[in-house]
Amino acid sequence: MPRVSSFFLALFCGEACNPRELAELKRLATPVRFMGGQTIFSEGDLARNAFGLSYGVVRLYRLLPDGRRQVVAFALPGDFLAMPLADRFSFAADAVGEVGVCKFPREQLKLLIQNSPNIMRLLVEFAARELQSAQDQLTLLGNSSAQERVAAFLVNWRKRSARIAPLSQAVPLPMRRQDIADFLGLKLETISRTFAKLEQRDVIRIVPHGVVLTGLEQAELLTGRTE
Amino acid sequence: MPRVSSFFLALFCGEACNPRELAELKRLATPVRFMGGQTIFSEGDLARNAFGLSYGVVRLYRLLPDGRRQVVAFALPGDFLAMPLADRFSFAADAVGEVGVCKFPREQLKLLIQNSPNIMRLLVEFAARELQSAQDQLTLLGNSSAQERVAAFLVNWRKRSARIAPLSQAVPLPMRRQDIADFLGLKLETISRTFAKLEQRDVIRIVPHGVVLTGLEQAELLTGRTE
DNA sequence: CGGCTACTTGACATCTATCAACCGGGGTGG
DNA sequence: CCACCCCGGTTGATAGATGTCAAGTAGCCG
Repeated sequence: MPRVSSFFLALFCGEACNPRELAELKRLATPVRFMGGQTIFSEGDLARNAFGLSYGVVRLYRLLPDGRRQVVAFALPGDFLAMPLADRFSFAADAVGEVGVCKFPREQLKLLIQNSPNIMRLLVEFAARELQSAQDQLTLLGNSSAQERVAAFLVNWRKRSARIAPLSQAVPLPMRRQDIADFLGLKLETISRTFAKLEQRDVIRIVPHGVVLTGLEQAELLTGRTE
Repeated sequence: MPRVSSFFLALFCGEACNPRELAELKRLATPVRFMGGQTIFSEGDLARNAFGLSYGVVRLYRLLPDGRRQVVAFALPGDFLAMPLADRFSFAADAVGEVGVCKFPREQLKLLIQNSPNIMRLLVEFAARELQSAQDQLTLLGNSSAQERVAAFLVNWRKRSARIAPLSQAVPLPMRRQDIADFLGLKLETISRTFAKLEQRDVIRIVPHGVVLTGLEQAELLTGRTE
């Protein structure tokens, strides 16, 4: 199991960086572990460090003044937890289960990035991917019923979850119902009820810490609406 | 009125580019005009060109198979209409009223960008801004009532609209109710009703093609919830 | 074994969507 | 120049989905 903390770099850079750049990056990286529930940074914090995820899942979220919460994304290994060029964090991050991150002194990382077209380019591509997935999520929140949201979340999560566990029949759901609710703009009771409905329709089977997407699954899930 | 089509470059680059880079960019740019309602590109199209907005407002949106629509953003002068490094458009764009854009042959622009750290950096910053505003929007759609959404939209639009018209008491709303509805994840009847309610509460005054944010405005608007 | 926390289920309230009618201004054509 | 029509917008009545409040269950850790 490749749980070395600097695994982030391998995932983020792929083949795109030359050994020289990789060595530089590695020099700046400090591996750090967090236990489930621990906060990695908070919204509004000065970003003295940048963080890249090596293993585990991190929820990125915003808190509204009255306590409402929006989970803007679940980060997976290979993701930066925030754009490394920004001076402050515009959302908070905390560990869902145990995680390993690479910590970079941001000023130094910034210099390195600005002198490495390769890395800069990876960063643009990362930003573009994140933007696109934020827009996917917008489209979901703006137009869909609870069933469609949950179904889309499960299908999408199944695809992505290959990055945290060898793909098996069961899709692992390490996060809480409340996290899913805050991600999908629903209440946790609604998540619970929607899971139940999907199970009754034999679309999923609920198992401890996950779900199994049964035969009908994809087609059935994607159409979404009840009738 | 600086309605020259290459105005985009001045806005996008600010002081960040040297004359050499600016000249290169200008060489690639072709000014094009579109009339209200015209389509600039469609979702899924191969991105043979990149587009930067010089004047006017453009709505960026996705269509779902069943005809539902999500407006992901309203672009203003100085914005790229899509990330110029992506091969395909992940959303469609059309003009809200008359607009002027800079058209760039994408392959050539790509080369130029990859050889200009300055421009690359502007691009990262642009992507980061877009990402942040997408996340703001997510937070809005995930947690807010109709009144909060409309209020947040008006306040935000007022700030941004300085870029399309000298700021006056009235906030111009060049887009249709339907566009606002599809942006906020509501139905157009709800937009209409919510406007009416805000007007009754003396928070806004509805005028042709816009609204006036009256005295109480900001504080009142931002708190949102009815009671 | 006991107590905590996550989760599930139920009854009811509320908000927004839906369906439908109506209003009004601008442009066109008679 | 006026009348009509069309489209965008407003308003009303009703229904349906999700939120809210509350009780109850299950699994886990001490």
